[in-house]
Amino acid sequence: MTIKLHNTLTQNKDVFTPINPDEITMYVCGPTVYNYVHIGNARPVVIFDVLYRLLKRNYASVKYARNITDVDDKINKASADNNETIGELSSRFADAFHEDMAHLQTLTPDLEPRATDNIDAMIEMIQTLIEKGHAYEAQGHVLFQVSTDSNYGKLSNRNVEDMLAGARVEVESYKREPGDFVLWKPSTDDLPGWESPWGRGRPGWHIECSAMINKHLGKTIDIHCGGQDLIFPHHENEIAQGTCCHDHGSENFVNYWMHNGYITMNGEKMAKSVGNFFTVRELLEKFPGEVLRFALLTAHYRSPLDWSEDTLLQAKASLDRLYGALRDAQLDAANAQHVKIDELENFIKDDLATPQALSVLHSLAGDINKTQGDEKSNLQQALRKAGSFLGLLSQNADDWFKWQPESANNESGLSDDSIDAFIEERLQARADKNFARSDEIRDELKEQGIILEDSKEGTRWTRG
RNA sequence: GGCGCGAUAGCAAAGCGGUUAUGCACUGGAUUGCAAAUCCACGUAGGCCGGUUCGACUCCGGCUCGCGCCUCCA
Repeated sequence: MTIKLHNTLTQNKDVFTPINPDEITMYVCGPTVYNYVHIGNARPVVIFDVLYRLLKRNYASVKYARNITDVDDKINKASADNNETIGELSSRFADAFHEDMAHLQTLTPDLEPRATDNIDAMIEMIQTLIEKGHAYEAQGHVLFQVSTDSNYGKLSNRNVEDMLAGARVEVESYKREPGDFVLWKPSTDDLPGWESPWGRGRPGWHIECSAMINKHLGKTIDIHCGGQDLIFPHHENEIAQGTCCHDHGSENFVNYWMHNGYITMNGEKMAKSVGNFFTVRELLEKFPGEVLRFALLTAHYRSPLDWSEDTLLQAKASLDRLYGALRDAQLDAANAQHVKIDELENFIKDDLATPQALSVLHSLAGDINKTQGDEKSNLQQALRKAGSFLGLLSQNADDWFKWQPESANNESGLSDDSIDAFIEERLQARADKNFARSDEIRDELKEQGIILEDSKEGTRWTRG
């Protein structure tokens, strides 16, 4: 079965045909590192991690780049507010981003270009755009002249006149036309800046992605991903820059554009500017990263996903069931084979149909709970492997059930050892048929959030 | 003003023109010292009004409501 992807460019679910099947190129817009990312920022990272895993399984090589924007006016402001240098601040939050994403079980991209390491490529691109008559200098700024690009608006399906009609666009006096956007802007001495043909300055937001794509991945790439809010103007402008710079003609800058929907809170878009957000970091205080990841996969990536406590509790309950089926299962399942693994793979190939893929995991769990012996073990391997396609179910079931937040440490709650001691005592009480004492211990542990389960193999416990 | 998205059972969330999505919750049963976990059983839901069709949640038209982009934004 072929891979199908919804392409914003065609507004259709298209069969994926790579430029070169031996090396797929994919680019995801990464974070601007000026504070902690929220769960909405994490959605594309997780979703397109599933895509990356899919491509890696189906093609010899995948080159996946995710940029880090480390030059930006928000960074400048945050560093001033925190009394911290720009470099310190951006590397601090880049590190935090990596930590958070690791908790979400995302694979590391093959390339993670930083804007500040690619200024030369941007300057070069801007120069070419000026030479070709697509950009002009005005009052220390360099602007892209939108009217020179006859394809402008192709991705977002809009034209400049209609956009300006009801929009709130501030028109700077130095713009030739209201839709023109900044490629380069002047920096004062207190701001980060680089020498350029137009004086000391810094790049506009859109140019970094175009320049880094060209430099690291090529003239035309297979897939470019990001949130829906990037379609316009960011990605539209990337296309304008990329195609006008290299005379693409009828050739695309990017063949497949994929955009994820928003995380909402009570139906409204989660956004830093609105303030209605949860950082990944604070959510990790209450739930394992895998629960966050699972929750992000419960809805189709192009649909909105409303975020609430209940979203997380349901994701937790689902994972409890899946890990329950993996008790005593071995970790390595690379060689597992099962029709349901293929079934799940086909769902992912169908424009990342993760809700359906998750239903396959549940189906396997049900099968496991109904069997014993070798067949059970085979099915467990199948579940393990199927889960890995989604970046799930990679840990020991016991570890899963014993999870507690990092901040819990020894101050609060019971240690694993003391829980085991209580279980020993209760075991003796049960052997003595002292069920009153046995139940008392179970109730006491329950008050501390520890749930006991008696089975033929002995007593197990989980942190509820 | 332009462009786009959504409305499914108690909750979350999919596919599909006619056959069980799935998970959680609920109820009954099996199992258990009692529980928990697990297994079995159990839900004709698809915003409103028309149309196409032998048949529509699924296609077409209209309406209502909600959301988003056009400004930094995943």
